[in-house]
Amino acid sequence: MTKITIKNVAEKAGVSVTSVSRVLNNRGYISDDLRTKVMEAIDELNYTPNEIARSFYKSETKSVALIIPTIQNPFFSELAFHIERELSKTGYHLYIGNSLNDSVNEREYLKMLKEQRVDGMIVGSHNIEIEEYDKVTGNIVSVERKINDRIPMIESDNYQGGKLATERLIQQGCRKILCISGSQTVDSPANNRVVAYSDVMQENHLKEQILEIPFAESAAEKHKRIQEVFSSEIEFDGIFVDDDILASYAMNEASKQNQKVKIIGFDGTKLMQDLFPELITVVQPIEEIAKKSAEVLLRLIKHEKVENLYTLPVKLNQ
Amino acid sequence: MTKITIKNVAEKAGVSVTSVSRVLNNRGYISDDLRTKVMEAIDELNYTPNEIARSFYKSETKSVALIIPTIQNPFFSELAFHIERELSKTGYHLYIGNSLNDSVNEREYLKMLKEQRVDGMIVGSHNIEIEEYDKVTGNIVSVERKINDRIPMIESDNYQGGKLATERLIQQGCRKILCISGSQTVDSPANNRVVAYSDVMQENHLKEQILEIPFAESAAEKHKRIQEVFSSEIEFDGIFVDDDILASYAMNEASKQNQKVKIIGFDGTKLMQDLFPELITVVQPIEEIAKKSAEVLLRLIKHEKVENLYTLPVKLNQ
DNA sequence: TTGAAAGCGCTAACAG
DNA sequence: CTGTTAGCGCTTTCAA
Repeated sequence: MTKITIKNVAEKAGVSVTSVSRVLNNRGYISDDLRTKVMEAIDELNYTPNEIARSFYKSETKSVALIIPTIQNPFFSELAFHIERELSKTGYHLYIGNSLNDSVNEREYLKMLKEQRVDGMIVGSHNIEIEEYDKVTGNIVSVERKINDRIPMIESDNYQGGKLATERLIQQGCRKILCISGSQTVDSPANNRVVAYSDVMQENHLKEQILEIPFAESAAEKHKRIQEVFSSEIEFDGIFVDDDILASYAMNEASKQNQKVKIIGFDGTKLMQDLFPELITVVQPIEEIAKKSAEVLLRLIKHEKVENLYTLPVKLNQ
Repeated sequence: MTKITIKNVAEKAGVSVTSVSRVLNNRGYISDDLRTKVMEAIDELNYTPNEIARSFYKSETKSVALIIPTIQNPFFSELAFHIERELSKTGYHLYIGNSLNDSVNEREYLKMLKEQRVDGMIVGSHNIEIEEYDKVTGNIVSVERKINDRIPMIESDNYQGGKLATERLIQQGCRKILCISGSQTVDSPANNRVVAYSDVMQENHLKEQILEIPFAESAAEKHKRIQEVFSSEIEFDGIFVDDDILASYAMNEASKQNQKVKIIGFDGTKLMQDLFPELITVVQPIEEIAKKSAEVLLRLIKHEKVENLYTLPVKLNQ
């Protein structure tokens, strides 16, 4: 079972490889007769062009990589889904890299660009120093992190999200609102969710209470941290949680303890909205983020002009 | 910013490209002096070999594709995660294809094999006629579907899962057990979950009640179907549900209606166990399925001997 | 221990 | 309209 190449097709059809190539790519002048002969040979031999040879010649792979912390997180799986579907429309294929927030892994994936395995990269995992990116050449789009002026960023309007959530809680009568968020140490636009919370609380002369539960902690630890909140002496009648999964933990805990507390989450993945229809949450436009990321990357690849920043609107689901 | 090639390195180091290649691949005899010169040139030029050129020469891409219905489903995202992590250990990269259970998409992804874009493929989406696969050459591993004798299958012990679940419900005192499952029309080993349910019910002289809710239906429709079950005249004191997401709908509905009913689900993804700690479910060994799929595919690629079928054990989580 | 040269499969000048 | 040929970047004979 040896591989069929364009040469075999040319021989079979009794023409040159160039002519076969012309038929394949529909380029230049080809007579109907020649085309027919070639098509027949292709059919008979069940030939498909070797895409790696094409990629090699054209220095263009029609592949893109998406680097995220883990595809197991519903936010990233929804993002990945829409990016893949969008790219597939133009014949692009998508690699997935789970960095697990480890810079070693992240660097490994980033190498794919330099190795010319991919035409571009969407990075949604951010564990490499900004400076390292300055040395990297190649088409990159960043999701939710400003890397440098050369790399466009797609984000949702985090500040607006935090504002909507906090204002809604206040409007629902909450006065002691706890804010639970991922670690604020990393420089991420997601921090603006908490900034907005603080601003709104201050405007309303309410006391801020912020609790950080690092994103990287295990599920078991997070459950424990949430339980501790409920059994501590912290007083609250509302919680704004940075993340729907944590929000669901909090909802469960509140109902277990029979404690009345309004909760608003963040992300609004289809899955979480589906599993917890009663959860009020700030919905990020994940599909739009995905499509915009793909679109901007494809524009970069085609050397078309792109903006430096795309901020997409959020809303409450209820 | 023109691309640096092996030729530039050779010129800079004052040696032949062969020697550079030898250093890169650590093959053949190279003097320390030559090695040093080459290494220096590589460093100075910040050179990385073009992997597409390598792939092309070696007819080996170090890439694999995974085809699934949708990465948005927690089962498949967990599967994909572990497959990617496993493959990365040997320098392989993973493409993801979301077929959406559309045979057109599936065929498109399958083409990547013939185009020689990938060294192999793991198929977890099954919407193409078995006969079509007979014509496909290339390394394929199937997850949860027998395709043909040439394509190894990895599955979990579905029958045992159905048995464990049904027996547990009976043991918990249920006598009117409803079984809710995906459509049984497709030929899938998952059907054995229901077969086992039937067998156990018959052994215990209990009446079988089976309800099919096709996998492909929308979330909203599924919610509705579950609600209908609870408001219908069907009597049940226990439900065995084919799928944790549906099981969670049923749990929610039961609690809303304040109806006492034991529920056992299926899949046991980390995410669903985490979100619904109280849900009893049949845990598929997803990580093992993933690792085995990757391992078997890599063996196929290396022309090593593999089994035809791998059935992995399941268990109840509680 | 090193280098020259062929060739992987394809596309694109360039010639006819 | 069609064919000859060079060359994409790399690895690997083969020869020195």
